[in-house]
Amino acid sequence: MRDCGGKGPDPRGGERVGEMRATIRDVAREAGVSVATVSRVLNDSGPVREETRRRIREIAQRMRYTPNLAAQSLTTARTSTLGVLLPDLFGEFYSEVIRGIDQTAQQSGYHVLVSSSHNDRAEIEGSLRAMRGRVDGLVVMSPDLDAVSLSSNLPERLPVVLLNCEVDDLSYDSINIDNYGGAYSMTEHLTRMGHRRVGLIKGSERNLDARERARGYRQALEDAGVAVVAAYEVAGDFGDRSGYLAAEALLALDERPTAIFASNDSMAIGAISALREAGVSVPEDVAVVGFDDIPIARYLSPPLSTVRVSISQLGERATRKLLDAIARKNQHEKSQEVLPTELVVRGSCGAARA
Amino acid sequence: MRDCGGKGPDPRGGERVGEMRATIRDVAREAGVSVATVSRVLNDSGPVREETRRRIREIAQRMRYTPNLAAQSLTTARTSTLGVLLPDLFGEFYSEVIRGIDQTAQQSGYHVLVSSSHNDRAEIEGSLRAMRGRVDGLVVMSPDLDAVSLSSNLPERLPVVLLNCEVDDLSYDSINIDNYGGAYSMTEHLTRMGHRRVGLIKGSERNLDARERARGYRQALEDAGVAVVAAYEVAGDFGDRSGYLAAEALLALDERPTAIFASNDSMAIGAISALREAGVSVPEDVAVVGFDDIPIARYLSPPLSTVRVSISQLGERATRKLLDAIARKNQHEKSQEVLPTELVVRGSCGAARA
DNA sequence: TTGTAGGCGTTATCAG
DNA sequence: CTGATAACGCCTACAA
Repeated sequence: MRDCGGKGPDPRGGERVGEMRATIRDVAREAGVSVATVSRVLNDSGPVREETRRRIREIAQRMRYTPNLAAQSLTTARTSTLGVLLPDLFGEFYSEVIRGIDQTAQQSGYHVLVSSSHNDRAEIEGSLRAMRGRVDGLVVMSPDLDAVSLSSNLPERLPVVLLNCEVDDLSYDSINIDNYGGAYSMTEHLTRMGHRRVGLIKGSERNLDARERARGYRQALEDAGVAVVAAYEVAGDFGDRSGYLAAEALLALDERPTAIFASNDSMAIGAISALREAGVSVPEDVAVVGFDDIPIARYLSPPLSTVRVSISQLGERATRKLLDAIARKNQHEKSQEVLPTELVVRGSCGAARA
Repeated sequence: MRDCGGKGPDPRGGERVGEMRATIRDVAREAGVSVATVSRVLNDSGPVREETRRRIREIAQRMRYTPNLAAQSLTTARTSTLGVLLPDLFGEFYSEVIRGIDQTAQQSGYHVLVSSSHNDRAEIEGSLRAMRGRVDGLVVMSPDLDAVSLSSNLPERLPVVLLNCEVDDLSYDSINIDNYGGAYSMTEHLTRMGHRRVGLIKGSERNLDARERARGYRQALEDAGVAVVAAYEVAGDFGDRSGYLAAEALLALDERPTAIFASNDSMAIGAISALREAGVSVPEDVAVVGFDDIPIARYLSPPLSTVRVSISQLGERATRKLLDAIARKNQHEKSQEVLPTELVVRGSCGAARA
């Protein structure tokens, strides 16, 4: 009677075409022990005689046994996988973030499931649901997401870390770049050098980083007693081309600015290109600065003054936070971190020669 | 007797702390049908009365039911996940590749598991093994991998597509960039413009792309009747800084080259920076060209002449190939593709003004 | 120290 | 058309 499942067709026959992967049962049979013992050895759970232990290890290796992770995660309810949700995968920025995340995850034996190219909320919500059950935790980086659509599309207890999101809900762990502070000190640097007409090339209005940087710029001007004039703020979208166009617009003004603050390095590069074509020299005629400190910034001519952000560190910190949340089963005090930035003065703002 | 498993503790009790996700059984119970019927409805497998079908759909939605993917993949032996193995995640290049892969994968309902930062073979082999059972197929991009260590660390029948790998084993699907051809036509362009002393900033000797580009450079020189001189080939590593240093070295030569071919755009940028600092003007004194056509190339001053590679297309093609291999259970003729490149002439080689 | 067997959530194969 | 139930591969009480 104990053989209550023995009536169907016998699946043990070797009729499969290719080699099937060895299962824990194969290893057990080969070693002349039960699957329980093998499992105990492989997971270091429970006591096993030393000799048996060695023998099983040896056999498992020889048979190239690797546990079936689907089965494993079915019983343990863990997947050893971290999900990463990204808005769009352009440029060097995201590649750095992923690198930071992946490295940290790997160190702790986790895998990284990436999902990118989400521009509207519907897409994000879809991916959020698709991640369900596939991951033990989530790093979400999305300007367009609010707390409501987040919580309503996520399993209750799934740990989440928000990266550069606008959700100011204190019940989520989050990490943000100090965009405001960075933009503030860069603008301050410019005013201290005597610039009173400082143009700003903005990022997309939808983008939180962009808005925060603009805010820092305005506040710094105000604090320096410089009027904030709308005409000096030109739209951009973080792409090189938009920086080019924006610079052209600024040059066309009656009172052309003496300095241009591009909200990121890519746009600064576009701007410099436009200035050069217009016969305006940098930094003599117009100073140009950026934000991010992408690797090539220092090799531009003139070398670009900018605000440094440690992007891969951003990913690393987020991952550590997430792993911690997982370990504590999400039953912990959530916290909001802000990653500092650093002013990098090179030649393009005209100060390095001083 | 059919109830051979009913003696253990009843796990149906709602003693769990948090809300557990609804299972197919919950839906079945709620709808007053069997799990089989629910499964049939959700997978469109087998016939179900239309009314029942609608009711089940409605209930499943209301209960926010999503199938447990671990269970699903345990029974179906499919994971709906594609693995991507990358050597190292620096720069814009990989971010583009991932984007191409992810987009294509998503369209077909697949997820992407990324594993990066592998520099030596041991690391790669480890990741290869770790991917086992988690993915339905693999995109591998690794200069350091040979066919042997590949096949010996991979399940026999797992579909694999090689990206820019050196494995010339015809039993693998592969896609490569036409590095040789691109470098050839760029060098040819230079010689046609009259350059006889063309310096080359090489990439790492370990990197296949780098070696192929060097090969194209040499062949083009030969075919143009220009002697290939070793002193004009300087080492680099694809990083901006190495381009800077290499250019310094080239400038120090007795007979300095009149043109410099950097094996990628990053190094070209570094080189231009070095030339400018040395008071050498580009392209008047020395022409400089690159390879890749990264987005900012056109915004440099002068705009960089380079060889265009459609990187995201590379990822897309690889993914399509992989999905195809999966659909055909890897029982198909493997094929090797070469992605063409395109010469992009801008200002830095001095030809645009002609 | 070791073995037995139930259960994780699905799918799929049978009978009805 | 629908229901019962054997796998899938693993972990883990509970027994021995």
